[in-house]
Amino acid sequence: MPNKRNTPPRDPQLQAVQDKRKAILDTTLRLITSQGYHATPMSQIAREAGVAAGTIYHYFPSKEDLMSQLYAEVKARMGAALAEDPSHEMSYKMRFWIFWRNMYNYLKHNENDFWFLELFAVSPIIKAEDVRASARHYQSVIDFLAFGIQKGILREMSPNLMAALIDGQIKTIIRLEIAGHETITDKMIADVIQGSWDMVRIN
Amino acid sequence: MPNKRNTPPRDPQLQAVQDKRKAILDTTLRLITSQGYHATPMSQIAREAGVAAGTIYHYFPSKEDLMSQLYAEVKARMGAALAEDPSHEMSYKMRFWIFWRNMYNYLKHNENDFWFLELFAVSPIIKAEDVRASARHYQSVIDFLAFGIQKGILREMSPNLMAALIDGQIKTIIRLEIAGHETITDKMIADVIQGSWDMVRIN
Amino acid sequence: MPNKRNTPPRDPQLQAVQDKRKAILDTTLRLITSQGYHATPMSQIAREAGVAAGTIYHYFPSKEDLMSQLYAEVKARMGAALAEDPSHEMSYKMRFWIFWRNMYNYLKHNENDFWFLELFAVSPIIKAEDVRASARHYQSVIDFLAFGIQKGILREMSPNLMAALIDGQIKTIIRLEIAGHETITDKMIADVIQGSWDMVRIN
Amino acid sequence: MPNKRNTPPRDPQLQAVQDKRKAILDTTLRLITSQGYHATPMSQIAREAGVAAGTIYHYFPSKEDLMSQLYAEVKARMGAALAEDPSHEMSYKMRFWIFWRNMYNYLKHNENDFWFLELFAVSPIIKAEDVRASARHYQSVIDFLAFGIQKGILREMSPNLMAALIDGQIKTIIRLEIAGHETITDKMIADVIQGSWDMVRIN
DNA sequence: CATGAATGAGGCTTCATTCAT
DNA sequence: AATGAATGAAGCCTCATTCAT
Repeated sequence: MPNKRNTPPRDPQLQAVQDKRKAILDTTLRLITSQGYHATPMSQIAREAGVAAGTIYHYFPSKEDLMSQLYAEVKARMGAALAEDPSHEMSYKMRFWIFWRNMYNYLKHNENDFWFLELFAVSPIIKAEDVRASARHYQSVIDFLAFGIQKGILREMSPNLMAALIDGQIKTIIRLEIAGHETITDKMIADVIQGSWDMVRIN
Repeated sequence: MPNKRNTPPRDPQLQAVQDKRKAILDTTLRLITSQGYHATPMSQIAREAGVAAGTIYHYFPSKEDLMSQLYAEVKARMGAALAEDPSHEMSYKMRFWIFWRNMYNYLKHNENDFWFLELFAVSPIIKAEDVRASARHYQSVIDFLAFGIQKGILREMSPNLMAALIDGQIKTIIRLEIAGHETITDKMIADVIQGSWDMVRIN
Repeated sequence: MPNKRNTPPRDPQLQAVQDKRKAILDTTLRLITSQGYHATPMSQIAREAGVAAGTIYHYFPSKEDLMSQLYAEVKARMGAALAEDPSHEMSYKMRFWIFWRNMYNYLKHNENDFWFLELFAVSPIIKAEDVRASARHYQSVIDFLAFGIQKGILREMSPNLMAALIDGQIKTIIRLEIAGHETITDKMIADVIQGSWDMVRIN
Repeated sequence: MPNKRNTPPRDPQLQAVQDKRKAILDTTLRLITSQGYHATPMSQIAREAGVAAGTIYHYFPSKEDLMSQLYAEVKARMGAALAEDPSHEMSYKMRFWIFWRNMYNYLKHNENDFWFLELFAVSPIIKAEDVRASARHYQSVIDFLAFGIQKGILREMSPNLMAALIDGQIKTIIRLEIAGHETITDKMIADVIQGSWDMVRIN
């Protein structure tokens, strides 16, 4: 990796280390989403990441743990995309709309992340603990919804339930889009956001 | 199959055969949902179903095929639960409401079926072909939604998309309920159904 | 099997029994020669012979024994073809020639028998005992060679060795012919017979 | 490979690797020839070769491929023994004699190689491709025979057929010798070589 | 006699993980 | 830190044989 010379003068040792760790995580994400967990052996991850099999175990104690860490990274990544809270000067509905699109855009343009989350949302490999630990990345959305309820803009409903319902809608539409069973037009997206809004607002 | 009760007690041979096949399917469903696909060996299925390992292969050519057939059965089962279309004399909204509750009740009281569908909705093990083959069980719902749109009661939206969105909402709430992260009251259910209705109806 | 009515008025029961036994042996021969022993399951033999799996075990105690009996039958069959000793009035060389062609013709027109013998000549499944038991079918040839040696027509050489060498030559040419690596003309056959003769006769 | 003795004792790593591969091949040869293919499980090969079951799969992708590679090695080994062409100053007949004895000696003193070739000459496990690939090791013999024909010393006959016939004779006599059905004296060998010679030479 | 569902030992192979270098 | 050969438990599946009908 001689072409890394113009990166900031950080510990090149650490840099290399991080490169390898990242290569492993990226390769894992790619392979898991396309092949599934049980069809992706560590040896293949090693090969395609360009490291030795044993090397993976310097960074991750086990395959299961590799998944946990990857899950945490993906969740954090999406959380970051969501957190781009629009200006507070906009109307509440507009901010709702933008949150919704942020998440939609992120998942649509990061298919691997999307499928990985779909896969591991139901996998026994990801433990409740991992799920809980990642919840904090979505606090900004929960807060936003709680604020809407408090202001009397949204229905009286648990913000967690509300967030889950909206999350479900976004993922539903992306699933249809990716699976290709349905061609999704901009109008359809707008309809669904409007539907989401109608679902949660005070009528 | 409510018309099975008065069939004569025919062919105990066939009965035994069906019992074994059923025992395998039931055991598989139970184990897969609690342990996941790759953590459930055929040997365990055999043991807990009370048959020899080889016996499974009289009924199912491979583990993968066992999953396909189980998927088809579960889908058919849920389709049957849904198909109990309420009287046509009710208002459209009431019928919508009942469809919703039919599915909700079915999944809530058949947790294994629910988790199995969640698992295999995203598994590479279930092929697009299997999914397509099972779609026909839901035709009655699609028809119902299409009818609502045509009558000007529901928004102009693809009935498939609409069905997927509602399906997503029902599953979201059950997920929360089962995971126990959220205590779901009857009022919450009513709120969500109302939300679903608000999402799709002409405002 | 209603079309068996005009066979001699033998015990039709026995007839049916023999039919089944024969069907099993014939099917086994066909499958073994084309697939090999370990690639031919009893279940396939049963299916293609038109009997139930268990039925085979009424006629043959085990797969191994089925092979032994088939081996004995094939050996006897070829022995019978050989035994058509030409008239004693011919010259010795002519009789030699005819023995040679009898065997050649038999094997060439009964490819399955040929391959079966090739296969089981070296298989640990056929025991020395089986081989010994079948040797008697070739006594007429051994006697013929011994006679030639005694008369001073053939070299002083063990008749068994001599028979084995000739047998080897016939099988070699058929192997080349069947494998198709070499197109065998009548002249080549004649050459090889002449070679065989030159090999054993007093020069 | 007589020029191996003076190579330096390089790379003990590579040495160890080759040792393991060799141990597997040697053990396989020994077990297959005494038990047959389908009676020799990979687990036994591993145990008797002193490696773990999985280790075999580092060197050979499958049992079938292990056989192919072993076949190629044995063929090459025998080809090397044959290739020790006697001096060109000897008479043609003497050179013929020595070729014959080279092969005879090799097979007689390498019984396992002999049986392995006998076994796999007729096994569906060895594919035509493997056979073809190994043919080149025998080119020197074919050339020698072709030369004899061209010089008018041997009959007009396809050199391939001629080689196959001689090969058959050598194997026939070794089979008798090993099977122990016949005690083979030096005189008998000489008789058979003479017979071979009489078979192919111009009379 | 015949059937064929059922058995379960055992075969081939995979793969997460270790460890000597 | 990195390597990758080696391990061996465990998985899926086959198949000769049995036995209740």
